[in-house]
Parts: sequence; structure tokens; C-alpha cells
Amino acid sequence: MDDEYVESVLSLVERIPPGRAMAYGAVAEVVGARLGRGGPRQVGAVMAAFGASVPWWRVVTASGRLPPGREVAALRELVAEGTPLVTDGTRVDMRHASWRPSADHEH
DNA sequence: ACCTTGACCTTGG
DNA sequence: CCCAAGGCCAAGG
Repeated sequence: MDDEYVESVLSLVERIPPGRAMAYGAVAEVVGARLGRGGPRQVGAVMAAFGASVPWWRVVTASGRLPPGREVAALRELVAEGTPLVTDGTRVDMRHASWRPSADHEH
């Protein structure tokens, strides 16, 4: 993974609005459409290494599971910004929270 | 080149 | 809801 890929992922994550979320796979699709490479696992790798500098808690699994090892911290942020959660309150309700960047404002 | 390892995803039982 | 299997992409040994 080069800097271009890392930057692409991080800048996208920064654009996810509070109260919304994106799955690793969704991030991979958007970035992949631009750079022609990378999958969900690459996004996960970027988040693991550099996620600290962005709102990492807004990136979850396709089923709404929180990042391994950071569940507590993530939940605190998610609740604070009113992100839709499933009934048990342990996962994000991706049906309502899922966000995708609007087509405009590409570079 | 082969195998293993991941903040993954989808499907099927 | 949990688990296993297969598919996935890239890095590292």
C-alpha cells in the first residue's frame, strides 16, 4: 500500500458525516473506482495503521460490527453523535446509517 | 512460486 | 445468532 492509497482512504473517511457510517467494503468500492485496486481487507489494513487520525469509528463491517478491540471507544462516539444502532445497541444499524459520498466533488 | 495472515464479504446450514 | 467455506486483495516470509 502506497501513500496514494492510504491518503485516498483517509480523505474519504474524513468525509463521512457524524451519525452515519460506511462499511470497509463500501470504502473499498469508492477508492477502488478511482485507483483501480484494493479491497475491504486493504481498507482494514489502512484503518488499523492510520485510522487514529480520522473518525475511524464511522467505518464498520457490512453487518454493523465495530472494529475489533475498539468496541467500547467506538460505541461511546457513535452514541454521542446519534448513530442508528440495532436493538441490542452493540452494532450499527447499517440499513439506516449507511452513507455514500454524492457523485459531485470528485477530483 | 508457495504459503500465511489480515479492523473483510456473502452465502448456506 | 453462530460457524464454516470460498472468494477476495496485498504484503511478507
